[in-house]
Amino acid sequence: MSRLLNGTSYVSSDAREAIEKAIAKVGYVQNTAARNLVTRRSRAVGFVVHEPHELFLDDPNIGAILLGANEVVSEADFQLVVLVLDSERDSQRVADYLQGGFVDGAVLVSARQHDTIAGAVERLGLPAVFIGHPPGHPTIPYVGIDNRSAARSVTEELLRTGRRRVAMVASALDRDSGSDRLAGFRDALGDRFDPRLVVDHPLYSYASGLDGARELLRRDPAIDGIFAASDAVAAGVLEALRQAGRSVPGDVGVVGFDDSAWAVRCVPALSTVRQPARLMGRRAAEIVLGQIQGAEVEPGGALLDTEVVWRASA
Amino acid sequence: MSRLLNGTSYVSSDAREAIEKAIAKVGYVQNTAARNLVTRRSRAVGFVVHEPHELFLDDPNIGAILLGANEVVSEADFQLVVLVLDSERDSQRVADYLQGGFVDGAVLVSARQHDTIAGAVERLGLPAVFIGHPPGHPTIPYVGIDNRSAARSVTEELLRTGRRRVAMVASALDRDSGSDRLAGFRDALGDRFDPRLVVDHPLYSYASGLDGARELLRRDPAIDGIFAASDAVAAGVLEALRQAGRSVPGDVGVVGFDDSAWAVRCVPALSTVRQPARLMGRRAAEIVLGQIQGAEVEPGGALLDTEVVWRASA
DNA sequence: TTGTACGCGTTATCAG
DNA sequence: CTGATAACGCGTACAA
Repeated sequence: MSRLLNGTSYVSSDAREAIEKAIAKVGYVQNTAARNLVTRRSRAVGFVVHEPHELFLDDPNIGAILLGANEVVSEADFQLVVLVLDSERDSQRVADYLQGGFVDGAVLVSARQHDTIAGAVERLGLPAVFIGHPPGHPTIPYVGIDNRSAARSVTEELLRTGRRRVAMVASALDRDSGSDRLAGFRDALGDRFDPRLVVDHPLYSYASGLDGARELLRRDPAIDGIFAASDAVAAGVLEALRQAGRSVPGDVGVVGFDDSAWAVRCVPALSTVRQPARLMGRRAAEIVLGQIQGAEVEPGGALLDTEVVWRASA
Repeated sequence: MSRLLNGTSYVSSDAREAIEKAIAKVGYVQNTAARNLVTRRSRAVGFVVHEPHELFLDDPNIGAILLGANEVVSEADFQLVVLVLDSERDSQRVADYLQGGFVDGAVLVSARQHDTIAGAVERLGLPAVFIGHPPGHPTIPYVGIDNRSAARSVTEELLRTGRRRVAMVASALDRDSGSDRLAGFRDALGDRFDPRLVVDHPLYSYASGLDGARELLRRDPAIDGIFAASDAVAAGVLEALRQAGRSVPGDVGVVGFDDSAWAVRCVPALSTVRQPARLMGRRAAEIVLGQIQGAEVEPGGALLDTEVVWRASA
């Protein structure tokens, strides 16, 4: 029967018929656990997402990355299984899950430094790839974007429109994306960089933008440009400016980052940086599948191109 | 060793020490597939999401439901695994996955009629619960909200503010949520219901709202109230009204549905219906876990309470 | 083309 | 308290 189901050998047509009849009668289904046990593979790939509290709700990129990864994994006839980490307890359980042979590889999204999961994956030698680039795990490849140069580009664009006092609401400085965006902002400003015109909040969120912009206006009411570390943050900035009676882009130019669903729905529509999120998901999946099929792990990263999208907010 | 790891029996302390040393040395990890094979349980629960194209990106409810379910499942020390359906091909593979013993139960989100997954689950007798209420699967319990009476309430509220010509942009009429919201709208209007003042689009999306409101204005420029089938739709409606030069809530009152992240960020902020999404996720998980632990399946549904949230758009 | 052992890593049972 | 051993359901290699 194994031979019939897997097409691994020739089977006579009356034997086939008999088997198929029996299957239909009993409602037989293959037991995958048993199969995995003997084949030592699961034909599944994990997609591990950290800290969804705000992330899942606010960050549309993660959905697009997920969809991209799912496409590729699905085309290879593997099953993508998403694992969400919402507590320290989850961490341990997910690590066990990954180690237990449920998956042949994993895509790790928004991991942080000193990561339980990344550590376990590395120790086990499980095929894996990061989205983004948490430090401290040199053996695991990653796919991401060049946050620093993208941030620099969009800030330069803002300066080019004639803004003189440009500030930034930074976020998530404990992640590479956050600190790189700040670095790019600094690059663009060069000598004109003024640390007093930077505030930072831990989360890429609307609330961060709202608070951040208020604080910036308090520090320097003459600000005429703001770079927000993400579109969600930028949306908060816009609201703070509106409440403060500043017009956008008249009084203040605002740029965001991500080109998320928000960007076009803000009033005015946001100038921002487009991330190829879906493509990142695809690429990450390809890398993991490659490793599973025995390809050499090329350490280091694949950096995808971004694009500045200029709309009405600056 | 099994006894040590699972604490199933007493083990002498020197035996324990020897084992622990060996484990550390070899880097031993339990193989879950083998364990599942003999115990016939996986300590995992599936969370199946259909049609994420727009849904995952636009609908924040699904994220909140997911988080709620994850909390409960995690507290029971089970692993929640999310499976995304993006194509017909995915359907078959996910059905196989569910049948293959990878999970002990499943939460089915936004399933539709004649559903491959629901059919497979039902045939297999796998513990399961729907979020929402797709017709045709009487044996599977569900948790949801009373879309019809909630839609009625919010429409009535709109009428109470003095609106005379009230229209609706309906969505997803092939799902119970969509058709029930339309029914509730109709209930509220009673004799005044005019089918010409209803347009429908397949997806709960911004674009649906944009197109829908334009069409409505074409049909009757004197419209002074619009009920949008979701907040995303309402956001599109708002934009269409802005482009048409109508003020909100001055010329037209607008109400949405979901109380999603959008609602407070629209200008003006949206009056809408609050769904207890996180609680729905929790309740669904509780029901599935109950079944897994041998509780009787109570067919039928658990309907959670909604609340009309009145803001600035009407 | 088909039948038949064997082994995958674990748990559970039963004597010691 | 401990050691041995039979399943669990499947793929596979080898013999018929």
